[in-house]
Amino acid sequence: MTSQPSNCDLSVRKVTPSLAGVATYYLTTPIYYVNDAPHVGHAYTTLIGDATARWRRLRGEDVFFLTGTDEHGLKIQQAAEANGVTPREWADRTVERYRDAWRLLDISYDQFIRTTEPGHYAAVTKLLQACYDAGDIELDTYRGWYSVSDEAYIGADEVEDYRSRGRKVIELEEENYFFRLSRFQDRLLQWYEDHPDVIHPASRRNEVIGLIKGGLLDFSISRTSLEWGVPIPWDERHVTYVWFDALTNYITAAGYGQPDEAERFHRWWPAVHLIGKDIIRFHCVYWPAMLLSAGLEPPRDWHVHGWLLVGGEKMSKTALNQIAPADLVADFGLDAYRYHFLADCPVGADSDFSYEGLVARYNADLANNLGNLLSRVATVVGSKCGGVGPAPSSDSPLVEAAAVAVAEAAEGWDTVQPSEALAATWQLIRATNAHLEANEPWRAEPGPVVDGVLGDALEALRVVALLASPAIPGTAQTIWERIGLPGQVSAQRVPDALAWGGYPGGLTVTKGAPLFPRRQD
RNA sequence: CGCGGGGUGGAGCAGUCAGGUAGCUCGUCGGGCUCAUAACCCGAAGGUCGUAGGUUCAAAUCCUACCCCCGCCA
Repeated sequence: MTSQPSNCDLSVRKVTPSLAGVATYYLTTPIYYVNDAPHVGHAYTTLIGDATARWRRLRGEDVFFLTGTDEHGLKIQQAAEANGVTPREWADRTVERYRDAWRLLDISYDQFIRTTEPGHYAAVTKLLQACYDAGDIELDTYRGWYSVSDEAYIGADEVEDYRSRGRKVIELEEENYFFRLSRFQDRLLQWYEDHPDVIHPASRRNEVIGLIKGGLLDFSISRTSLEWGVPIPWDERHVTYVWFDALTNYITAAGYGQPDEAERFHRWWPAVHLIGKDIIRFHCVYWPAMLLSAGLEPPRDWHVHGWLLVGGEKMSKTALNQIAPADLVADFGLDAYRYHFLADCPVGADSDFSYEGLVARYNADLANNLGNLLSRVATVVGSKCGGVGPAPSSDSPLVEAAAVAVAEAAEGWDTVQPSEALAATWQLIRATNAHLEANEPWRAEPGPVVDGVLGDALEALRVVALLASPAIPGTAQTIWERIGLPGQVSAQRVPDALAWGGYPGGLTVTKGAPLFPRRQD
């Protein structure tokens, strides 16, 4: 690398041309442990993915957005036994909670993968065999402490700490297959040196480099004590768990180890991974090492987001601070929910969630600014233009504001920064309110001047609907229809559709009910 | 101990890489408007940019030391 690309180039730079010459974009969320109930943390990650996928589709890219569930492991085996069903039946039952949650949040995934699918077994088997053939998986004996509740080996110095927290800890000696991660230090450092900007935000890259330089230990990839999982292909006494099972889902869905691998895998892989900061080690150290071992390309990008905090503490499934997405959606509406988490929780940083914050954001941005703008414009178009929306003027003072909003919002969406994209979009809404204020079309006599001002406002609303649609697709479509535009917002193609002047005029504008009724709480 | 992140008006943040009058959203106060969901617009107050030194004509920004908060350690 001789020069650093600017931020603006970031999105375009690594786009992989598909066979048809259209850019492809393969985006993943982590797969969620099916035993856990979906909470706002899961929803946050998935929402970022959904909005990003919607934006990429709007750009005309060939998008493959993947989410799913992790369905193996001891906890599920035990939960199934406790409920008198097979692990598979238990997974079939609990996976519905995720499907329901994503339906509720209007998540536009292209595939929902389950690690219990036969195709996934095929991919895991193939990946294990490839790493084994490369000499990077070897049999060894683990002697030491094991936390039963965490399903993890722990150091001798951690035993007391675990016990004090009520965890069951046992000493054991077990034969395991190990992945020789220790051999990958130099290869990983070299790869990251050759690919300096694949981890976002950049500060996380430093963390990963630090982890690698700090020394890598081999990690165990199999258990003999476990039944519910993918068998090690060359030694059926062992079942693989966690890493070679869960991480592999990303290549399974892309076609690896599948009958149509030849035509699909090179088209989609490598992926853009969306992850939380708690799993950065596994995704940015283990995973690329596993792929390199198997002769596969490491991921294209990682976008690492922070945690949602409630009262400054991490969201936990045991604590009382658990907040169900369904409750918030019922209370505020889907798009208000989506908008709040995307606009108010910048990807990369931790965010503190509060009901008060949600109400404040709802009123300020959705009710007062966006909703009210549509209302006042529709009303004045009704009284001054007979309800027919006029065309915008080409020399409107809003042209500049719109150009800035479009440029900044596009960059925000391109770089997986929804909060930036939405902040830029809302600047255009403010500018439009100010433009109306400066010209007071409600006072003037009907005529070309009034038509121009209202046409400008309608055009601004059209642009806003497009820019905000990845976050609030339902509302964007409603605005689109209220100002008389035909078809679907999602069928538009940017950047062309974002050029000023797209509102043709002569369309029927309907007032309708407030988009976001102001809240009094 | 080590590594990483952070400390900017009442709140939440940007700005720090490439030094040059401290910016945004919310809140507060004053004014305007009354088309609109008592919404909107304009203006104002409010910050010694964690502390102490240093470099420089000039430092939130660079250097040194220290304090505090958070995370990571398989």
